[in-house]
Amino acid sequence: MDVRINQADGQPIYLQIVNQVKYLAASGRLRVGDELPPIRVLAERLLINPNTVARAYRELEILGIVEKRKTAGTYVAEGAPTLIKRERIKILADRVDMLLAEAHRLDVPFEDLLALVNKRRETLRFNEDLKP
Amino acid sequence: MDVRINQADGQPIYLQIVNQVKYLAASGRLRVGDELPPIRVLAERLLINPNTVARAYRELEILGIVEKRKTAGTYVAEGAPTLIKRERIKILADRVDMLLAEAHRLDVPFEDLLALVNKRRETLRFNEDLKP
DNA sequence: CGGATTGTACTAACACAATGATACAAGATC
DNA sequence: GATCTTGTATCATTGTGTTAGTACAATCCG
Repeated sequence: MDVRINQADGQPIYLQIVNQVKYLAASGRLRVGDELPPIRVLAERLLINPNTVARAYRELEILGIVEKRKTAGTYVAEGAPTLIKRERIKILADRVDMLLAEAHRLDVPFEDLLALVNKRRETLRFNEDLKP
Repeated sequence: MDVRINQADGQPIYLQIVNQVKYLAASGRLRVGDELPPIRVLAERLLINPNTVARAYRELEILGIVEKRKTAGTYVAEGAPTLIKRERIKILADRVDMLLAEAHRLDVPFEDLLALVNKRRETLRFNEDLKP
């Protein structure tokens, strides 16, 4: 499960985990029944405290996204809310707005931003292709 | 001066101010000698505590971006660091990467993301044209 | 059965963001 | 000169994220 934490961006770590798992499940990239890494394992991988992961998983359970089978692990729940494309697009729209505002502040023309998006996409897709 | 605060995004408010002013100055959108709003005024406008703005201005002074004329206000400093376009692009690249990662998690195809970027740009540019 | 693994619970501690409320000093303005 | 406005300096307080350490209960697995 591809979860990435950014220690420096201000957003609480547990919320970063919650949102990323939420979106993975909402889009179908994580399917119902898929198992999440054990708390201790994910904590070790992200170099954070197990309590922080536990908190994220707790929130995810409250949200109905995840289901805990006592001692067998944590799984994507049956009734995990899925988002139709329109809703997912809406979430992205907010991010895009922030990006556009940032570009404007940095006085980077829209055309340059577009070029950048295409370029970074090429790079990232390349990295992805290397994975199994 | 167009500074916008997002109370909910986790990033400390004072840092949001610092970064936005930093980028505005680095790109030339804020010019040397331009006056920043008084602490109390900006605080009122953003609906935050004056202490928070004061902290942001203090950090900005330490960074050499801003200069305080005792009782006359706060101004963009002479030696305010400017960033060449290459550096500004680099900053944007990080944002773009995060956006691409989010789109991937949400399973939104790249083409749709591109379309979204264009659409939001149209909307935002429209709003801008309405300003004096 | 017995040990490993899972999530849970709890407490203490620390750091930091942000608020609220003053009070102060010094230059600007009338 | 009197007043306003500027940034400065405190201090106490609240809320919250994160770490650390420990113990526990339940279930899975060999």
